[in-house]
Amino acid sequence: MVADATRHRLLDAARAHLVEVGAESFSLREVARRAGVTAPAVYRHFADKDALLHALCEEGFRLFLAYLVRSLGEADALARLQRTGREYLRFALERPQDYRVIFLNRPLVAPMGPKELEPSFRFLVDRVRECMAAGVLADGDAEGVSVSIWAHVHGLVALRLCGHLDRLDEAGFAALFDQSVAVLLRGLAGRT
Amino acid sequence: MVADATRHRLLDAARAHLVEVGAESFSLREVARRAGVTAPAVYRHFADKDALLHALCEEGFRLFLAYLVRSLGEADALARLQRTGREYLRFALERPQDYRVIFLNRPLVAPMGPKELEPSFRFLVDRVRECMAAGVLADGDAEGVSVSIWAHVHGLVALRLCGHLDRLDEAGFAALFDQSVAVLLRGLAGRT
DNA sequence: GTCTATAGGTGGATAGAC
DNA sequence: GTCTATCCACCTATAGAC
Repeated sequence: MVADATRHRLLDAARAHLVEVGAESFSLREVARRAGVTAPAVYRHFADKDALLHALCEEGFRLFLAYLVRSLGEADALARLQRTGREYLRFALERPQDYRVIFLNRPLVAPMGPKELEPSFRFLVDRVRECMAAGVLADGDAEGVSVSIWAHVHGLVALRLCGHLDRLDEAGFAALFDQSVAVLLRGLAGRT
Repeated sequence: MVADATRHRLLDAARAHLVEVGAESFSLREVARRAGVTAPAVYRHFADKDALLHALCEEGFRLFLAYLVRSLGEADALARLQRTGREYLRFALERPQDYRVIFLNRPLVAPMGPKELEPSFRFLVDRVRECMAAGVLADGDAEGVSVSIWAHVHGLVALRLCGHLDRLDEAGFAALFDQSVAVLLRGLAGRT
């Protein structure tokens, strides 16, 4: 584990390379070049190209959930939900490479995506349930509401990462994000 | 123009191929195969691979705007805004290939994206301004509000097209979409 | 565990005949 | 305007030496 420095370098190189060129031109050789080894050496660490991408995705999913979980430090249900949104944004801005890998690259690796995101989605649903129980969100379909929230934050981040909101600087985008989420939560607080 | 049947077949083949395999494996040769011609023939219609993708994007942008514009048939400002959302959904469900091409494939062609979407975004901003003037949306930053709405519908559609909402059938997703947009609009109706 | 060498394949693009 | 033939670059993956 600790001695596996090359494996780590390969994963770092792969992440950077994937984000730069996109899945369309992702190449094992280029990853090897960046990591300072030759192409065949990669096969000592990963079975094949898919296995490397798979490992890259797994790392991203784990890290994403780690961000969300920080929200549990907050005192009440609403604060935890709001903090979950902010941690989502933080992940997207601090690790845009990982965000792209797990959210923006289409089915990058065949059986990857929905299943691996389940724990994170469950986390959000739990926060929503808490808020409903506490009366700060209107009672209703917690999963449906969670999808609305997820779609909203994902949409904002996706537009940002695709360059559609370049007019804003980072602070401006963060402000828009907060404002936008607040508006949605206001809509969700009212009785249906 | 009318005699350009092969060009049309190439574009159709390219769209289908792009959506199936993604930008990562998009190949001129495969497009030619599907269109029933050989690879060099493509160069009689498009300068190179990028020119073909560029033309494909342009078609998508035009069609997208055509969907939105239908909303102008509605009688009042709020109905036009709501209809705009529904036309957005319609475009995404009826032409998922085109939606992917213009919204989900990262900077597919270098100078494509933000600029070409301006007319559609302007259309939305105009609908929002109308609603503010009519008093059905709270006064405020029309562009910021438009970004919120755009992000919301884009997020929902993106999650759907990436397979994260496969539990729902098409009608279920459409219902969720309407409900979710209604909630957001409710939030936007309240005073800030 | 990394290297060199190589097999086997795909793709973009051009030349020149028809 | 389409074809065949071809060039060249790049890729994935394996074999075998060190």
